[in-house]
Amino acid sequence: MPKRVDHAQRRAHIADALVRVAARDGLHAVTMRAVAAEAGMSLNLVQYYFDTKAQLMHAALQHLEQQSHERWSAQLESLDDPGSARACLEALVDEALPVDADSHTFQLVWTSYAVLAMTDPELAEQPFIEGPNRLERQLTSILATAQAAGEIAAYLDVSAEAARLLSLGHGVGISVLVGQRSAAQARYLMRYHLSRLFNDPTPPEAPGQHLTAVS
Amino acid sequence: MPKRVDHAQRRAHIADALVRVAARDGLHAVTMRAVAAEAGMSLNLVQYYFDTKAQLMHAALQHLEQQSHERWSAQLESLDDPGSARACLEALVDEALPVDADSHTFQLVWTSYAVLAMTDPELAEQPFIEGPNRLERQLTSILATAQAAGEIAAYLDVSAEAARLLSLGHGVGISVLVGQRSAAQARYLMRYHLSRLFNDPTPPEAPGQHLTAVS
DNA sequence: ACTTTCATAGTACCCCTGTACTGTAAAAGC
DNA sequence: GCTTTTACAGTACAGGGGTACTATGAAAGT
Repeated sequence: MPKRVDHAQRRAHIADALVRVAARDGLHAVTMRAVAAEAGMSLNLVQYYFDTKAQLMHAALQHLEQQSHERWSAQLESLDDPGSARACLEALVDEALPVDADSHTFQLVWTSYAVLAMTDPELAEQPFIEGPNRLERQLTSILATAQAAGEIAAYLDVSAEAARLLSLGHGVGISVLVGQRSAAQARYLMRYHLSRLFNDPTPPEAPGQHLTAVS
Repeated sequence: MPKRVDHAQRRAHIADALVRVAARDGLHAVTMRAVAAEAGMSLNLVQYYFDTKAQLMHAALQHLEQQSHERWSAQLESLDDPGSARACLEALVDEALPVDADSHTFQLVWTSYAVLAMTDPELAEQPFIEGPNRLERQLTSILATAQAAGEIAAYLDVSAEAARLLSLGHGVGISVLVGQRSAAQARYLMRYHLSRLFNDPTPPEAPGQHLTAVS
């Protein structure tokens, strides 16, 4: 019953399948046939909606980026006090860390793409440079207003603090993904960082024993 | 002239070739034939020294780890004042960041392996969990003595500080590898972090303009 | 009603990859 | 001096990968 079909929706469905395969088996295991099987369609249909594998890969990356952007926006709008920098940053931490299955998947696949981009400059430009830069600027302005309000010390370099926060989040996320740290330990680390940023004398409650999963 | 040959040296030569290929074209481009060509030998020789590709990959990873360990040890011993925690940490930063071609290569390939390990638990255990944990413990003890000497504030969680330093370094390194930040900007960020850790009121000299490469 | 277009299926092709098999000259062992 | 081992080369094979080609019902247009 071949009715008229929404191409955008079909493409999103396929991109989702790709992300699931990549999260489960790794980005190197993403093949046209594997994506087709995961999406529950024939190999040819995947090629019908994406002429080439490179296009599919690129589309899935954009799909990922957009989803992440939407999650981040939603998280921001769900804040009780949108003006509180502290609450905003804690929301960022909760969203950026691979604490639930969704963000775990996102972080893993995103990082896989990032590694791919390291040796494929054409892939890198838009998502991995402009995207983070935009986030960093956004964060910098949040920190600047917090600094103006006296929430964080005046001698801090807000631009550096924004970069530090994002890079630290990325690094901690990776340590979780490889299994070095648990999500709870990562959360503690990031909250500890925030407590240092806001010059909070009492650190957050500690997680189970140590900061590394295995002794 | 088939004389008796040092197998360990041959294996190291091949592993080096693998690392070069991975650094140039990505770990996904590492194939038996590509490694053989890069090493200047026939395909069969590579298989002669490594029965299977999995063994080769594993050996190259161990090779990388050992090299990194040696570089780190050498850097530590070349310090003027081995007791100075600040100098030690700055040495760590200089070695961990992809500032020169060697550490750029190392960081890139290492991260590629790390991503591989995220979906291949068998690969992860030894190098990506035990290795970082060891480094983290080492750092923790350095920080603890610095704390006892009053160089860093008493209320800091040295274990968390060690983890923060390493994860931040990793995250910043990745931002350099994808081309978001320059090596100089990364250096500034890490020195800024150290100045915060040691409660240094004057931040290090700023790099060119902003912290991100492109506006 | 007839044609065109759309969404889908099946299949085939060619290249690349890991691996195995066979061969060979030079050193080493006895 | 003969045999065995060692370090290498060449080639072949089977599987999987992306991609292209052809076919086919069902809807839509006119």
